[in-house]
Amino acid sequence: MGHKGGKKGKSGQYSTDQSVLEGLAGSGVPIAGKVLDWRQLAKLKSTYTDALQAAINPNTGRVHTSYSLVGAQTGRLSSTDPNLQNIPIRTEIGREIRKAFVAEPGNVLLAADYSQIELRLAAHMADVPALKEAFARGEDIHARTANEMFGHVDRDTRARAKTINFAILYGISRWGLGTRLGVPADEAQAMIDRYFERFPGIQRYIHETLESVRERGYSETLFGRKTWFPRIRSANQAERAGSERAAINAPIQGTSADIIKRAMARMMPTLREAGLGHVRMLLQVHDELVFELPEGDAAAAAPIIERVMAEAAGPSVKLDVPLGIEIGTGSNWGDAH
DNA sequence: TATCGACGCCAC
DNA sequence: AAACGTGGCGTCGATA
Repeated sequence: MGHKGGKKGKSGQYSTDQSVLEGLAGSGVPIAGKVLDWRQLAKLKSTYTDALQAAINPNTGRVHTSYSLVGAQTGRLSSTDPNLQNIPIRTEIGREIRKAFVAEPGNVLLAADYSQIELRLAAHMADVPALKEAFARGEDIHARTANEMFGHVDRDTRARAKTINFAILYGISRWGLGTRLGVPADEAQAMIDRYFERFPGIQRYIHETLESVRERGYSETLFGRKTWFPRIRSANQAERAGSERAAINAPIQGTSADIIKRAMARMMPTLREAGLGHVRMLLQVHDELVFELPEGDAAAAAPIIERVMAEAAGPSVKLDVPLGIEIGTGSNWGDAH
């Protein structure tokens, strides 16, 4: 259509994905925004509105997922038929889908989330004083990062700091961070250098993790569960780099997965001891557990659920940071957040 | 009719 | 040229 294309794609075709269309929309191409709007609604209808109603079990009147305990390399669960671990929440219209998950009359849904668990685990595992201190004080971690890196906190620096924090967890690269922040790779590299300077444990963690994986072939979670990386010494640069990023992430994501599994294993026995054996644990969404229970039991159950989750690393692992839990209730899943 | 790869997008 | 981790699943077109 006369617009110069930014290449992409392994088939050589021009990409029309979200980032490309957002760029065009920002350059005054009206149809780009229209396509994005249409795509969002088409996605919500086909993947959620239509598919979830078709998945209702006629015997129970409910949607039942299947969990795989070996679905993810890192030890996370995966969910299929239907996947209930990717129900929309970020946009207002998407959140309407989540609100369609409702409790039975007289009951509520209770959602309990680990707050920033992977960043907390990174602070512990990499032994980063500034991050551990921030979590101990209950500070806004992205704001703290912004202040450390840029010397002040505003909307923009906090957003950048949040992106950088996530990039660290995922195995950072100057190109990936540059793309995300919309800056050249050398500027992204300068930010990475700055991050390592302010949080020196991170660079050490990355270095030691990679050295260990190259030597032994696997990484370990805090509980000793291994993930193997057979391509960590590949001669293929892209393959090797991909393995390195996964190897940096696996101990963090994997430890988080271990912790919530421990919480799940202890949850119902602990609730039963408190006379709350009728509480139903419905869903796990990586750092979140969803329960259904009589409205009148929520006040009694919430602190027990919180304690089981907060203490789930112990006694075998003693963390230097507290595990924060956010709990909400509502007549539907959307309002429980 | 079933399966696969590419593309795109939802979640954490 | 170049996407930073873990997944599942929709549509489309090609193929069996």
